[in-house]
Amino acid sequence: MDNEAVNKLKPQIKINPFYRAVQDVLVEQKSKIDLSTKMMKDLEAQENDERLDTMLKAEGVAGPDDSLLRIQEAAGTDQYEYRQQLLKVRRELENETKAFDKHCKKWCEYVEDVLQQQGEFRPITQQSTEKFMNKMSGKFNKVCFVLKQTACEEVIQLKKRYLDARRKRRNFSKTSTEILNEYFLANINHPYPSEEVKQALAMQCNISVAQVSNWFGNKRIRYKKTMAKNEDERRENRKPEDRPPPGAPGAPYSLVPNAFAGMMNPYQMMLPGHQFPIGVAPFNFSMYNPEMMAQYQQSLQNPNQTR
DNA sequence: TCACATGATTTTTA
DNA sequence: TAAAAATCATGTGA
Repeated sequence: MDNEAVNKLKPQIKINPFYRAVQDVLVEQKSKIDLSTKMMKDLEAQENDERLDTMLKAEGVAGPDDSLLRIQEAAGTDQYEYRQQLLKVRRELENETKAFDKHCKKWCEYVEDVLQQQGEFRPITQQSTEKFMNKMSGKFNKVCFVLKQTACEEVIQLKKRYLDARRKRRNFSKTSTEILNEYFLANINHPYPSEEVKQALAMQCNISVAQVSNWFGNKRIRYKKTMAKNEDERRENRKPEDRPPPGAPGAPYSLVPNAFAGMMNPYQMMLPGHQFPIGVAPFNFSMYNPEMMAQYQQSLQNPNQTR
């Protein structure tokens, strides 16, 4: 409906006997909607505030101050420095909140005083004073929320910095790596240890079962990649007359899920006294047996020498 | 300082 | 849901 049509209708609407009543009802409904929207917003803000409190309490930044005990308990562990930093965040938050509360109190007293003085000259009811003070309290709560939010952000950063496992990664000991490698190569046709085996390996290597699983996951994928790369290089280095025609058997190593099935067991080739063809390296021996790698390299330099 | 190795995490796949 | 694959972040040696 355009403006012209609306203007034409206006006089007719105003002479309608229910005009005033309808308008009153609409105004009342609108105020109810506004009120419920405000309530929803307040509720949401309260929930967010509670969430911050929960997190800060869980990390010991808010709630009962047992920071020193937590630091003591973390002594000698990875969490020690993290706990110390959390205490700093706690003290900062406490100081800022205290200073802010002090200012708020002063400000409230000042405003109350001013309102009381002005009340002598203009009509200021107790109700309107309370309303004003409530509004101010709402503003103060918002600032408190921001302070808590800042503390939470700092905690998240600290968590990232001190507790992210990737950041505190340590290489396994040489012995542990050897034990894992030995099992992997001895079971190269099916390098998928059972839960029991994983537990045994974890105990032997002094690492967790999850770390053993990670290690085998990484090892399988990286071993396949190394094999594929070496195979490609070997094929590229062949003389043109030795290369199979396109599509014939001898195509590049495929990265299918069962790529380990039927694969030559390199572990066997590491056994003492094993002879392997001159110029052929099934995979990078240097990763597991430097002596064999040296032997292989020597065979490349002296192809006529019998081993 | 840089390239590569390696343990952990996240995303994708079957 | 486990394994594969991709990715991240740190460790290490030249």
